[in-house]
Order: sequence, then C-alpha cells, then structure tokens
Amino acid sequence: MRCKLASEKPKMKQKKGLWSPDEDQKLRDYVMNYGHGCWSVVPINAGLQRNGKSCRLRWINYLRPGLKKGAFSIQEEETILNLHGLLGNKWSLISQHLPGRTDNEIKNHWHSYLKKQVQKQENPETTIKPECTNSDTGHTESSSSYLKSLTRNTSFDSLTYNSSSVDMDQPAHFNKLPKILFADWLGLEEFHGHETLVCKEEISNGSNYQEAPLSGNLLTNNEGSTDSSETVNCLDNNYSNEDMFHNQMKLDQIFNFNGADFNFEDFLYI
DNA sequence: AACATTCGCAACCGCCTGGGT
DNA sequence: GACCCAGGCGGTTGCGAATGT
Repeated sequence: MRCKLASEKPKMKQKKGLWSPDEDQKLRDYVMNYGHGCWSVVPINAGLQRNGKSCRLRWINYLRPGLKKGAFSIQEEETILNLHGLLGNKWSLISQHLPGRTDNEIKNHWHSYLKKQVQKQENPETTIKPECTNSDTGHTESSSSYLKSLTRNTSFDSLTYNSSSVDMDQPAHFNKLPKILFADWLGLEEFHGHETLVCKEEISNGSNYQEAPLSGNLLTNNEGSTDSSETVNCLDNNYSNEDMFHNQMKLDQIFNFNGADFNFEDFLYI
C-alpha cells in the first residue's frame, strides 16, 4: 500500500482552499493520461502544490467523468430518503446507488434540505413548501403529501408503497428488472461462480415497489409476468434488520426472474 | 441601497481501516 | 506484533451567493 515515490516526496508548501481552473486542468490532464495510482504522488507528478488527499477529493467530487450536475430529481431524493432510513449516514453506500452523485453531494443535500423536510414532516405544525411537481408524472403534489409518500415506508416494518420509478432513459427490460439495491455489496466472483447473492432488501418491478418483509421470503409481483409472482427464498428467515443485508438467496432464482435473460451487470447499475 | 441572515456547496479535518515493512 | 502510511469516510467549517429586512 505504501508508495515508493511518496516517501521521496519533497516537502513543499501545500496550497489549501478553492481550486483554480488551472489546477483543475493539471489534475484532470494527469489523471486522464496516467491514472491516479497512488494519490500521494499525483500532486508531485502533476505539478500541483496540493496534498494527495486534496487531489483525490477534487477528482472524486468535481473532475471525475460522469458526474451529474444540477438539482436532485424526485427519484434521487426518494432513493436518498429510503436508503438513509435503512442505512443512516452511510453516504458512500448511498452514493453507490445514485450514479453520477458523490457522497459529499448527497451529504450536503441531506443536511441542507432533506433533513429539514423530514423534520418538518415529523413535526407538521411547522410549514413546508406549498407544492412541488413530480417530474415523472408531471403532477403537482403538495409537499406534505409528497413527503408522506417518500417517508411513509422507510423502515423495514413496511411492506409496500407506490412509486413512479420507471426510467425512460433505460432499456425496456430495465424497468422490468427486480430493482436490487446494495448490488455493489456483491462479488462478481460469486456471481460468475453461480453461488449465492447477498440478500437485497428492496426489489421493484418498475411501477411498484415491494419491500422485503422482516422475515420470510422476498416477493416480487411483476406486471406482464406469466406467473404473477416470483419468490426469492432467503436461506435464513430469522434475521434482524441488520441481518437483512447479509442473508443469502439463491442466485438462479433471481436470475430467471420473469423468464427474462438478464446480465448480472444490469443489476449493478440499478 | 445597505446590512443581516440564510442557504448551498466545496473543501478541510480527524478518525478508522487495511496493507506493507 | 508494532509501527507507518495511504486511502476512505463522516462530520464540520468557511465562504460566496441569494434572500430577507
């Protein structure tokens, strides 16, 4: 783990504070050409008077390709609220389920907006924004009712809630996939070895979500399926909320979901 | 217009973990 | 096994912009 070059690095005064466009360009050029490798040598090789940590943060949070800029969509906020309800302040885990969003961005959005909205929801005598528009349906909803729909079922105790979650930018089969959260916790080796998947808490069928019950089987009810329900058996039904994440389920039972032929990679992008 | 307050965001800080020596 | 270091993470801070008075 230790970098040879890092131990040879000269002691130079390191700059702090906001990054200039010139610094950004140097870092971007270097990482795009050579990769970051050991972050502690990046500023040396890129000619930057920054420390490796600062470079890493700047790259991850701002320069990295594929970052999504702009306001959070309703679906993204919904995902954050649900995952925060399950995981707490595990921003890096949450960010893995919001492609293009960084943990820092999510954390900031939570502290600056979502947390307050949830607090207001729990304490209804305080006023909240009069209305907001669902970008999917185009329907204007009161923030109050909308937030209720967002926060209604963020605990494991709940079983279902409705959500407009069809992603028009995805391939047609995408929205029929059981939406599996925490896919990054899986090992590709496990998949390719056709062993087991780590248990996912939440699955969806595009227009409806069904959260996994506290015990028993994970159920999906996929529209358009010849068989209206699919059952994914958890190997261990006696689990606590935390254990939910670690239960094992049979891979092939998910993989033959709805008779469709899915690639494992499809799940990873959900 | 001037000042105060709030908001949003970028970046830093400190701690923890894991791997190398 | 102890120590060192890089990387990763969550909490916090600082500052400019936006908004309110």
